[in-house]
Amino acid sequence: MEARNEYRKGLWTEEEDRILMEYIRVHGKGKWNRIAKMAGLKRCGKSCRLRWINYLSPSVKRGDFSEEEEDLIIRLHNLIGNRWSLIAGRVPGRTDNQVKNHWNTHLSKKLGIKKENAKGNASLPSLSRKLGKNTSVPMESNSEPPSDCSCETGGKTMVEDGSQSTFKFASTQEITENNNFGSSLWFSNDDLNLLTPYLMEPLDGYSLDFVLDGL
DNA sequence: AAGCGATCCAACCGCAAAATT
DNA sequence: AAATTTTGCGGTTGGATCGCT
Repeated sequence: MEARNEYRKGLWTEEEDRILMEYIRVHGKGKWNRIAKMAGLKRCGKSCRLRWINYLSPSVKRGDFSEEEEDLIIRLHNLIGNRWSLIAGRVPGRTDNQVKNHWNTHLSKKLGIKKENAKGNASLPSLSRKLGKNTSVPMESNSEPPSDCSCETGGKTMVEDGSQSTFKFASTQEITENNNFGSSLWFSNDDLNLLTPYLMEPLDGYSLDFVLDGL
């Protein structure tokens, strides 16, 4: 039970950050609701967890996204849709919130994707459900991609070809110039297609297995 | 310098799954 | 086995900042 107004909201102060970090340094993370109570923070557990994961954790990388990171995000998004935590799990040092924000504010614009009502977003609806919700990989465990992966730009990206079950490969630039792919289905509803080898190619070394590794 | 709309991003919310009791 | 609590996800919001007039 949470009493009304028991917890603070809004931006975190330096003092709150200090208290949270000190508590985690001594006791470790997890049991977020307990942290909030025991450390004397007037923040709910959810807020503490989010603050740690998105900002205070030493594994969080700050600063602008590199071209390599952007390219990787674009390709992964093209493959699996708005699975931000899954995408973030493959972009070392970036959190799902960072990736989501960057996509919404920069990449979707860059690619000319109109922001749609997310609930009606057609990107991979059935696959998303199949993957389940709990598909994240903890930040601490994904700091390095597999050795055989490459992040070079200029790779191919898969887009729907117009027919129900065939796809062509397009460069990121082609997609940028193609202002309408955000409004179309990017994948066939037949999820089995995603498991076929040729669909792995667009990631230039990242396979769906790699993306889904650790599920 | 001031006003104001646009942009960006940290943080919140609701929900569902997983874990615990 | 059921109820409760905790954790995690994705969408959304609100306030700080930017940039233009």
